[in-house]
Amino acid sequence: MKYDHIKQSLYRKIESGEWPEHHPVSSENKLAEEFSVSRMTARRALQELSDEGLVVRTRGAGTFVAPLKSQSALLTIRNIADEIRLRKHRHHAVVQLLEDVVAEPGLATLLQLPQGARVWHSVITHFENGQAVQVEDRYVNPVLVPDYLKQDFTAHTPHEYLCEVTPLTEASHQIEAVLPSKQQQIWLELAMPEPCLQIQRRTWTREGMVSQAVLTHPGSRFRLGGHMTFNKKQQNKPSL
Amino acid sequence: MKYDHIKQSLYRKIESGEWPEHHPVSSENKLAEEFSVSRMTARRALQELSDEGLVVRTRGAGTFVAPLKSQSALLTIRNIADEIRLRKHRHHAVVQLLEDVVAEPGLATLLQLPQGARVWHSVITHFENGQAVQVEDRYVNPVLVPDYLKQDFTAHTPHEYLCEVTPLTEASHQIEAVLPSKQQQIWLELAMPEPCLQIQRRTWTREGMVSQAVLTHPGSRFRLGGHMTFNKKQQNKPSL
DNA sequence: TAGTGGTCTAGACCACTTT
DNA sequence: AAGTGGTCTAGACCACTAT
Repeated sequence: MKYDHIKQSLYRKIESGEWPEHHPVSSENKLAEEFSVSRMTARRALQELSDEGLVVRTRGAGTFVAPLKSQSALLTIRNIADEIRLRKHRHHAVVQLLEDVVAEPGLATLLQLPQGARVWHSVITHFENGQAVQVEDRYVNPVLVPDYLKQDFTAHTPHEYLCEVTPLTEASHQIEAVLPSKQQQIWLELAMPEPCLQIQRRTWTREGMVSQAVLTHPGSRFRLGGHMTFNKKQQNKPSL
Repeated sequence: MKYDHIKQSLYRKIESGEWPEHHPVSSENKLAEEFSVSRMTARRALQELSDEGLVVRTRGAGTFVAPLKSQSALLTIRNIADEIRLRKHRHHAVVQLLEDVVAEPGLATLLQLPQGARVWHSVITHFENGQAVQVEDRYVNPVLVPDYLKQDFTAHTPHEYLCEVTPLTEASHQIEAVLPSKQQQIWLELAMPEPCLQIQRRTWTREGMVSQAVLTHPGSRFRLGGHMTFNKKQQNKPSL
């Protein structure tokens, strides 16, 4: 795939910081010549980078590396450890539970397992600079992820592991504000109950549902942020 | 734009339900002939519909209307009134405040107004089947939206009005769990304090920041949900 | 085997921005 | 005036799916 080769080449320039924000990107004609392809092929590479928000194109002016703020979408699947490291803070995890349990009827149905089947269950507290910011209570499909219990989740998070072994194709989220249960309060090392942001996340692969996680964050220590830009496509899209 | 004409034609078939899920869509060659365009142009229409998640394409097999579940993205800008109506519930709004106030220093800076400038301020409670589910506390840029105070926000929400008069290009969100202030508690008709999901949303147009809204929802009456699918592009995208 | 989508070419005309 | 991106054409070859 020639257009992908061009894309990868441009990715590297942008990702490495060699081309900072607003740096001009070679024009369609230049790229076509450099890579010995037709202009339509070079154009496709630039167009896809534009769709992904990495570059901004202006008719008559040229193509430029996009300002960072327009790059990220809201609530892409997040990994708490990455986020903490991104803030240059220390992350560590404590595994509270790692076991197999009988699945509740609703969960068994979701995972397409027979009633009474056993599923993997983990509870992990995540710390940012020594302070508990999330307790992750997760159930995992043993058919799709047989080796889940053998992992060392102080070294890498369940999310990282699941992304490696299964290509996620879908996810759903539910966010609500709750008071923590007594058990959650202990896991979060909260002296007093306080409002918590609770995210339930389910992920799917092509073969079925992989995992359900309930992530509980103390309201005083955690905030979920996001930024989005609207591109032409989203604007034309009917609401349905 | 010929490709857009084809897209609009296909939108109508899908949106109206004339073509249900999995219904076959005309092939590139058929569309090219029907609309008297080259295959590349017909292809572009189908490709964009595919990028938007409205159709699914399989090499060798054809193009088909996508199953509904793969259509919606997470946390697109939401309108509380639409959501309530979508659930077939009754919505009504009570305007608690509609005034101009001196902007706080931070807000004035964000809106690129001089310190001490006045901004529009509205507080509106939204009800679902007679129960308060959101209090919307909003500040609006008077330069970009001069007629804000003249609107009747029991008839249409500020969000609807702002979308009409300004083409939004960007938005940021912050979500947290909090206890409501006494004033919020009154506006939400809460007998007792309870955890609330609070969303701060800022929106921009090309000329600058339009509005800041703080949306507070009682945890017991509101849950934020979302669904997302991962397409090829997102998977190839480097994390940055 | 016929039809489909995926990729690619080598041109073309246009509207727009920059110089 | 020169260069840019936006659109479009009329071909082509390939890998894949359905029959």
